[in-house]
Amino acid sequence: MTSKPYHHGDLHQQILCAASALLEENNIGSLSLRAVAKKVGVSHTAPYRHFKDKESLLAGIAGLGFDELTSQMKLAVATHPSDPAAQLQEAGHRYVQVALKNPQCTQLMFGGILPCDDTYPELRASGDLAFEGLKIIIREGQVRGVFKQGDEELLALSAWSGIHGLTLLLIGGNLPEILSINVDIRPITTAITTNMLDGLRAD
Amino acid sequence: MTSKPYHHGDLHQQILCAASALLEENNIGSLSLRAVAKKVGVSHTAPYRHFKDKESLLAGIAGLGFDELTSQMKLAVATHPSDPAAQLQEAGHRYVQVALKNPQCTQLMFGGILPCDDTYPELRASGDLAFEGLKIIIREGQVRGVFKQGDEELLALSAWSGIHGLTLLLIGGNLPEILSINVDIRPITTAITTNMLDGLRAD
DNA sequence: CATCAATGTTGTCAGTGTCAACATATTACG
DNA sequence: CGTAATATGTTGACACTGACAACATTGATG
Repeated sequence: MTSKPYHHGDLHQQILCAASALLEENNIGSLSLRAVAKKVGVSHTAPYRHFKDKESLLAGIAGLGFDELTSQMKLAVATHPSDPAAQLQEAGHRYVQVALKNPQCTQLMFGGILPCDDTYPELRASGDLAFEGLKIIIREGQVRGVFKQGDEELLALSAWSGIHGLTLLLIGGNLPEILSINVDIRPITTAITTNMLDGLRAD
Repeated sequence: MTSKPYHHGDLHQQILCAASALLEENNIGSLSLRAVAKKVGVSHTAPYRHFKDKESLLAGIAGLGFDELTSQMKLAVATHPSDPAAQLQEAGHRYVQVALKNPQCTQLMFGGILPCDDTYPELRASGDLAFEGLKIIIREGQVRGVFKQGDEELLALSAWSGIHGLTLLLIGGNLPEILSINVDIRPITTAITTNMLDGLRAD
């Protein structure tokens, strides 16, 4: 699609990059296309040659976020070969870490700003891929007899829900101060994923 | 604060109500103060006599959402007296139901649109109250020996995370179609909360 | 009844997303 | 090599939005 740049040098990428940066600097509501264009040093309509509209640019940013998440899920698996329980805890920890590093992007990915339907098929595909990473862990755990039997999809959703909920509560600032981002969150994530594992373990 | 209305009859309430309705009709990005004013039948700056700015109005809407959540948590407790496990499942189910009924409001409550700091102390208080409802269930479960011992705050967070994550994934449209809103979600919430309980249960 | 604060309106402004028309650079093709 | 076509970037414009100031009106207070 963006094979070789003409005037500016890969503007498509630079817009995505600048937009991601600006997104994290302020909150999502105050991200303006014009500010992005100014940051890259082009006119205020130049982005329209690369993105249909603002929402489309946001979808691009969210896509990058899902890709990062997927990659971290794969790393979690690789870090603890043949130990699904450890993989799951590692995945949970990395999930939280990614979100803490890019809270605004995370909100964009899951905050219902982008349409749920198939307006952006590529985006949905990226999201499904991240979920797929979790399902692989669950499946392996079931095969090895570490996790309880049952609908793999449901067990994966169960695990995902726990991690996801913790993550969004953390970055959303909805937790009492004792549990907030400002404290060391490692014991928190460990406690949560441990409880989660207790719920998944085979009898 | 809004003791007796002067001209219009409790405009403060009507704006909140109209804004909530418009919020759910479209997504959150396309809610405009002017549209709210038009819907109520006042000029486009009338809302500024009742809300400092747009964000302040949004905070008001979110507050109503938290109040509803708190009320549902209390109902969940009342529905299954002296059965913390059932209370927790009931709470989870109601949590999801409230969110499905007001998805946009839920995103507003947790989507990081509003500042996390103490700009709106009343809002934070409402949110903490909902969390408090969960903690009561956990505490009762521990006292009765149904739930495992440990930091009550952490256990409550664990439970909340699971329910919260499921809820946001559902309304965010981030789940594969097999698990989406379109199917009957009762078995899903039951499966999740059951796994959760397995993780909380005392040995 | 007079005063004043609370409430609502009109007018205005800067900022935003988006489109159309135009300008320029790169590629494709004879 | 040169010209046409296309991809890319710019300028100008428009409607819409949040927000403010100045003004108008209503109700309460004395």
